[in-house]
Parts: sequence; C-alpha cells; structure tokens
Amino acid sequence: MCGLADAATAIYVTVPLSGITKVQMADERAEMKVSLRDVAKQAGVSPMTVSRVINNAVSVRQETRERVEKVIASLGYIPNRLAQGLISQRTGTIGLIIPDVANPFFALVLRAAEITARREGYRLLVCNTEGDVGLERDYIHNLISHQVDGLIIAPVGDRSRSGLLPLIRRKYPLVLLDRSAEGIECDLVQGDSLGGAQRLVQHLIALGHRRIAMILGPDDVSTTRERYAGYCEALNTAGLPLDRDLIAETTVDLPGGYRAMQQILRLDERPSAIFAVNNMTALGAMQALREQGLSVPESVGLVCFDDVEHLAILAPFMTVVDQPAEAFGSMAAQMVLERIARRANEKPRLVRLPTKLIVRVSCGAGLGR
Amino acid sequence: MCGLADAATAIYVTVPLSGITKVQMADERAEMKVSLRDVAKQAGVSPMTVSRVINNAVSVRQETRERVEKVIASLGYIPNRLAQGLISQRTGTIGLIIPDVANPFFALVLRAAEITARREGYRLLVCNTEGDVGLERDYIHNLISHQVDGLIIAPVGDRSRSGLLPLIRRKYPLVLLDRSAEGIECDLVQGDSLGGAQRLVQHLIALGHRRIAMILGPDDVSTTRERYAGYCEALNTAGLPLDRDLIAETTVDLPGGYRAMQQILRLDERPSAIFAVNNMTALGAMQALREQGLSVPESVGLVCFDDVEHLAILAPFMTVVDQPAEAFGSMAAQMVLERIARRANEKPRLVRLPTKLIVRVSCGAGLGR
DNA sequence: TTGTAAGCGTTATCAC
DNA sequence: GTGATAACGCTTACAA
Repeated sequence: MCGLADAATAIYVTVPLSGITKVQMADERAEMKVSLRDVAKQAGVSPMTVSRVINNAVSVRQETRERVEKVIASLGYIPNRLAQGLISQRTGTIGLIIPDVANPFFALVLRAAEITARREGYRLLVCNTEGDVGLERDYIHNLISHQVDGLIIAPVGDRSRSGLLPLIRRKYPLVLLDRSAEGIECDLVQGDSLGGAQRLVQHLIALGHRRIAMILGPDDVSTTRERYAGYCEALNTAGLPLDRDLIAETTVDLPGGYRAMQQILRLDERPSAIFAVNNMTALGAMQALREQGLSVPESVGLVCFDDVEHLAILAPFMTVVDQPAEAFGSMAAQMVLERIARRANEKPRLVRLPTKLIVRVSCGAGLGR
Repeated sequence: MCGLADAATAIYVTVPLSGITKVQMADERAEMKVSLRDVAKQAGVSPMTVSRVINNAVSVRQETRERVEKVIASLGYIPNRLAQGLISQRTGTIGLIIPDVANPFFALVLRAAEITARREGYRLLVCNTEGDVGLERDYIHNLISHQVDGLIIAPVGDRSRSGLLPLIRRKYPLVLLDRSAEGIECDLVQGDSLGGAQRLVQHLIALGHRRIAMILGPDDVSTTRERYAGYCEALNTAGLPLDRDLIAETTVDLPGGYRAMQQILRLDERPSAIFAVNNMTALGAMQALREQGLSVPESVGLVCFDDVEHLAILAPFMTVVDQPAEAFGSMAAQMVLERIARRANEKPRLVRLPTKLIVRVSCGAGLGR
C-alpha cells in the first residue's frame, strides 16, 4: 500500500482488479512513443511533409495527405506540444492563479475563464495560492518556466507586488482579477467594492440598524480597503459614528470570519448587524454565532459581499451584494487573450463590473425592527 | 473596445490607467528573453555549468556556482521547462479532467489534488468537460500532446471508454475518479454508492416514507447505476414495491434535477420523499419545488448524495450521504504520482471511500410522520 | 570540476 | 509539392 494508507485513514476497501496478461504485455513495445519522424518513415515522406499535414498546410497533394493521415491514425500519433512550443514560442496555455478554488466565487471565475479560453483554443493551468504570497511567487515563476502565453492572477494582496514586478518588466500578458496590487499597473477586472458596500450598509441603516460591525480582511487587500471605505461612507452619510470597537480585522477566509465573530461577541455592547467583507468570512461568522446559540437575523443581522452559490436555491437566506463571478472570469480571459494577440504596448485597462444588492432575510428585513 | 463590450453587457466603467512612458519603452530590448546560453556567456562559463547550477548538481565549485547564480539573478533568468521536458521526458504536470469545477464536490477534489500534487512538485492542468464526451476526448488528446506525466479523470460515463482506450494502450499513468468506465481497467477512486444509497433510503423508510421517488442520471454513469441499485435493495428489503413511475431519469446537473422534479410533480399520486442522485440534481429539484410553492420537508422530503458545502453551516437543512471529496482528490493524486514514479505494470487498484449519512431536516426527520 | 557534441521533436527557411 | 538543413533551449554522455 506504500504511503497510500496514511494518506487517508478513510480507505474502505482496496481491491486489485483483474490483472494484465502476458499477452497484453507483448504489445507494450508496439505502443512506444511515436514521433513525427516515425510517421514520416512509415509514410515514405519527409518529416516536413508530415508537419505540413498536421498543420493543415495547403501545399500538400491530396494523395500524399491521405497517405500520411492514414499512418497517423494507425500509429496513434499525437504531436508533441513541447517541441511545437519550443519553436513557435507559444504553448496555447494560460496560467490562472487564485487564492482558493473551493470558494464559490473563484470556482465560477475559473469555469468561465476556462470556457472562454477554450473557445480560442487555449487551456488553463490552475494554481491555488491559499492566500500565501510565497506560494504565489513560486507559482508565477513556475508558470513562466512553463511558457504560459499569459497570466490571470487574483493576487493575495499588495505584498504580491514583488512577485508581479518581473511580469510587468517582461511585458507579460497579464490581467489582475478582483484585487489590485499597489504599484502594479496592468489590466484589471474588478467589482464595485466601494459602491456595493455602501449600498449594503445603507440598506442595514434603513432597516433601523445603528450599531453595525464590520468583519474585514488585512489592509493589504484592495477589496477590503474599498469595502471598508464604503462602510465608512454609508455611516458617515447617515450621521452615524464610526466605532473602532466594531471593526474586526482578520484573514479573508472561513476561520478568519469565525475568529472575528468571536471577538465581536465578546463586546459589552453588541452590534445589531454585521457586515462581512466576503462570503467565506460570513460563513465563519455564521458558524461562530450558531455555536453560541444565536440565530440570524433574530439575535443579530448578518450580510456580506459575494453570494454563496447554490445556497440561494436551497435556503434564500443571506442578504448579499452579489458580484458577477462568471463575467469576471470570461472578461479576464478575454483581456489576456487580447494582450496575447497583440503584445503591443497598449495602456492598461480597468474593467469594473457592477454589483447587485440581493435582499433576503439575514439582514432582518421585514422583522419590523 | 474590440469585442470586449459584447462579452459582458455588465461592463460598468472602463478606464485606461496611467500610461507607459517612452522612457520605459527603451528598456524593452533589455528585457528580451534570456536563455541558459546568455547566462553562460555573461558568467564566462559553458552552458553545461549553468545547467549544473540550476539543477543543483554537486560537481560545481562554490565560487563558480556563486558567480553563475549572480548572473542568473541579475538577468532574471528562468529555465524553460519546454526544453527541459523535451529532453527529460517529464513535465511535472498532471492533467485533471472533471465534469464541473463549480460543483462543490469537484471543487474540493480539485483543491485537494492540487495540494497533494504540489507537495511532490507537480502542477495541475485542469479541464472542464461539462459532461460532454466529445470535449472529454479532445481534452485527453490535448493533455497528452502537452506531455502531462499523468492523468486523473472523472469520466462522463461509459461512453468515455473510446477516449480512454488510447491511454490504457500507452500505459499512461491514469486514475479514474468517482465514476468508472465500462471496459477500462485502471486505478480507481470511488465512493460507496451502493451502500450509501441504501442507508439513505432505509432512513427514509424508517421515518415512515412509503412512496419514495428517485431522480437518477443516465444509465451510462456507474454511480447512477450503483445508487439506483442501493435504492432498489433498500425498498426490496423493506418489502416495498418498486414503482417505475417514481423513477425520473435525467442529466446529473441542476437543470436535470429541475426537469426531473417537474416530471415527478405531474404524477397523480405524488411521493412523500425524493432521493436525488447527487447534490446538483437535488438543488434543481429544490428549485422546481420552490416554484410550485412546495416546501421541504413539509410538502415532501428531499435527500441526496454529496453534501452541499457551506450550506451545512448557513442552514443545516439537507439530509445527505456525504462523500469525503478531499480524500478523493488527494488519494487520486497520490495514486497517479505512484504510477508515475514506477511506471511498472502493477495491477489496477480500486480504492473505495466510505460515505457518511448526515441526517438533517429535509427528510422529514422529527416531523412525526 | 568543467567543457564538447549530439539530440529531444518539431518547424522556418530555402532549395529543388 | 516536397525535402534538406538549421534551430528552438536544454540535458545526456562522454571527454578533458
């Protein structure tokens, strides 16, 4: 079992399926790697002719082409993209670096980007940073060495800068997604964090909430800053004070939200509503509340940025500011493809996608507070 | 905006950021591609010495190594993996083909596989088939041409066979995940579909349900067959009749569940509970129920295979048979890495991971039916 | 410890 | 229409 067993204590049954016979093993040699040269030899033509056939070049006699194609099929020949890429200087691959695929927002981004890329004949090399700047830097290095034709990155934060700088210097086709990185000027697809946060908090205020807490991420992250600014602005406009006690800074993930909520619950004077900087922190917050036997929205209101996919269907519960995740993905893919197509020195573009306030019940709407 | 505009009607603002100056453009030439030869020339050594340095070979004098490393850093040299792969016959890349990244089950699989692969220095090329066998076949072809060192595939179904056959013939390191494909013998990581379904339906029966419908996928999919078998067995053991009217066959996705539910709702004699073959069909079913103004579990019970991540936290609602998605991913990655390490002719292995019945409220437990 | 030559699998270029 | 040759960026094998 060699290392399998300790990987997952969860193994249930391990059964060797029916074995491979000696007869089949004899075939082994026959299925060795076949290269373009092998095809050429078999077909009695030069390698160049085979190359022309697989690239659909016009100047090949129909008869020759058919003969070559027959050999290709019979040998099961598949061109080697490493060799092709080495000479053509393009791999048909785009790197996608995101903090967490299991976050529904990024899962949708990924899917949309993949679909868009595929339409243009590109594939996606996906990397998960888990919010780790060091890993992010490693991945960038890695993807460059793999000669990806372009890069879409949802950076961890401003500290991503040093890792991104080499890409800027090389004028690598690069699109930043969701978050910006201070000092990095390149194409950028963002949501309207400021406006979205503002409307969300305004909504809470309109419902009668006066003490509104915010769970936010590190100041290093642009979306956190913008959403915090929206929060402040909404309070300010309503003439409400900004109470530092009500601000809980944490990491932008589920455990972070959990911890932040615990901190908020320790306050002497608790808030009547909480605005979480994103969906994962809201889930963590929810978990902490549940453990304390507190219910939403009866005990406290809870709203956040980013919808939690699928949840809306099962239990339309959380009031959120939704972002068009799929548009983020397809837009970013499209922009990076355009950069690849004309590697020119065009000015960086900023695309800002709109948010949508979705009022459900978690904010206490309809409770007549 | 050249094609950007029609991509997403959702564009909000598009702003060119501050431009790139002529002075910076002068640098452009300086940042041209640097190769191992360039480093060698700069450092006054042969290409081989540079190669030895980047591969941490022992036989390099410390002084030489440092000199080379300094040049590497100053030139920002990054080795070209295409060239390395072409000669070493390995790319450090594993292909992962799944039907849908946005399905929480596969998102977790992906993340776990990625983490496991990274620990061993491998990267993941991720492909989404959207349940399309044709696309799946294309992707397999594609990944082979990219010279991936191994492949993890959650096949669409039995019809994936012809696409998988070439891999078997080449003895490509291959692990099938979640679903098997008829006639394909290779490593396989599966859940206990039969047992899980059986326990789930037994639970419904214990709660007093007598008319239990099932939403299932095409007969082509192994998990569907096994879960259906579990359903039949549970009914049989309890002495309940198997009513063909209560079986709705559909596609294994959200729209599929939606359609199947509509079909079930048209029955003269409706079931008191429904077993959906997976989480996505359950979500679709839920949507259809909601549109009809029917509530779960009051109007009808609804249970399914696969937990819906995050949902349990927000609203512990759906009774499910949960599968350890992360174990699926890390196990599959580990198995394919082992195949890569020793490309030997080992017999195919079957790993079956256990399921867990999680009773919540959607089944009508506690309603005193 | 370091260097030389050949070649991985493909294509650009220029002949024929 | 087709082929010979060099080259993409690197490493293996051998020599010095």
